[in-house]
Amino acid sequence: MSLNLQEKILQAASELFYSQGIRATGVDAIVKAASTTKMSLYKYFSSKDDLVIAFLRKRDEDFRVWFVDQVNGKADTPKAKLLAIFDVIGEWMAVPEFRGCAFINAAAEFPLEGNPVHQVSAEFYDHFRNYIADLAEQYGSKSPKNLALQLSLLIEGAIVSEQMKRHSGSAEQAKQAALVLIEGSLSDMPDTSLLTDNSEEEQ
Amino acid sequence: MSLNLQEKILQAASELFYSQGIRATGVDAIVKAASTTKMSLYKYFSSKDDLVIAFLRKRDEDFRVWFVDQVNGKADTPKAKLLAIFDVIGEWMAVPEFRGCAFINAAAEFPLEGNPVHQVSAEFYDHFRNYIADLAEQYGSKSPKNLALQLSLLIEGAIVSEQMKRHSGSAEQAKQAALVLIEGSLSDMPDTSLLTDNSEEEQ
DNA sequence: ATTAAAGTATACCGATCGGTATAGTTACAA
DNA sequence: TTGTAACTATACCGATCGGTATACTTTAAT
Repeated sequence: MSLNLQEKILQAASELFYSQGIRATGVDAIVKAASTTKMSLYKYFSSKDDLVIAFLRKRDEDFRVWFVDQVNGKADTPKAKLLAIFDVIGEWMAVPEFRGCAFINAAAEFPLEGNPVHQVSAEFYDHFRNYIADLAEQYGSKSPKNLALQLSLLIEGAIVSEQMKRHSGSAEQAKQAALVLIEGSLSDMPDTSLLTDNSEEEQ
Repeated sequence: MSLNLQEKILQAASELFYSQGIRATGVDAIVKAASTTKMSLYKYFSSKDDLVIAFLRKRDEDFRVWFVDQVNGKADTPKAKLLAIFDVIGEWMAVPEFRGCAFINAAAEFPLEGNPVHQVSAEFYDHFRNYIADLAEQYGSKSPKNLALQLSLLIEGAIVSEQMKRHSGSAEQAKQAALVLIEGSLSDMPDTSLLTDNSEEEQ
């Protein structure tokens, strides 16, 4: 509830970074939004880059905690959870403040792989995919990591699709596709040997 | 081959916009890369925004022409073309200059839907999806637009995934998922009634 | 009451931003 | 040869960028 100054600055910065973009947000705007001064900002964060990293790290943690909570609140079984992911994504997309994925956006604004901002963003999806892979394994997928990657492609695609054009039904379509992939990934499915593949053959 | 000054400026700007980001690229850098002066730049483009729009419009046209050519060179039947899309994407991702999708990146840098840059970026995926939907219809999909949207989600997801972490096999996984979705979308498939669904029921 | 820390206020720094004004070149057509 | 259009060179504009210096005020513990 009551935020100390450092948290207040970070929160103001986070909202601006996410809603306007990182490069588009100047420190003066952050300072004004947090009702403080540059001197205080630079007391807690050594540079704007520092603040950007802090924003992404906190967002990583907060978002994943919130997300797992949401999924667990909607479903009990691994399969149901895998599907519920798309409902949570769909609801998240529907809020008017939605501006896409902060990490995808950050990686787009800082395109070089070596950039720290880019790297922290990449870590988020590592974590996220591991979460999906765990569910896929509990579910009994014959190749949980492959299924997790495929589902995460649908999720990321749905997010950027919705970011480009709102309310185009990306989450619902992604869920329908996910259902097909999930059921097709069960170990004891009949005659799916030609549909899925655990190797990386060339066409 | 021989570019006039306007084209030269646009090309220099395009390379910088794509490789470094739009906001990160100043007009001075563009002018230097094109070996010209600001005066000439502002003779052909009324503002930087103007140049950004020109960049995206040209990229839209060029990329789609190139892409359709590549696909047609790899496959003949509609189904094979739908799958070849993922091979082309995979090869495109492999080039070292790859920095993700210029339109996704632009939409991330200019997050507001009303922004002209955002809108032009959104148009690209409209065109792209229409192309896929045409193929899906020729293929005989029971719901070409749904299949097209699902495949485009896989494609966009693969692109941003590869942008975040290179060489993680996104294109191959996307292709495998696509194969399942494509075959499951055929009108006359046996016992797929529980796998695919043309309505939008809630879980 | 004294002190130290936290925070504010404000002015400033050099650099860069997008964009323009003015003058000087080059090249080519009439 | 004169004019004209394309292009260059350079200096400049106000605004904003990220970041700092200095001085002042509040708060709370000793």
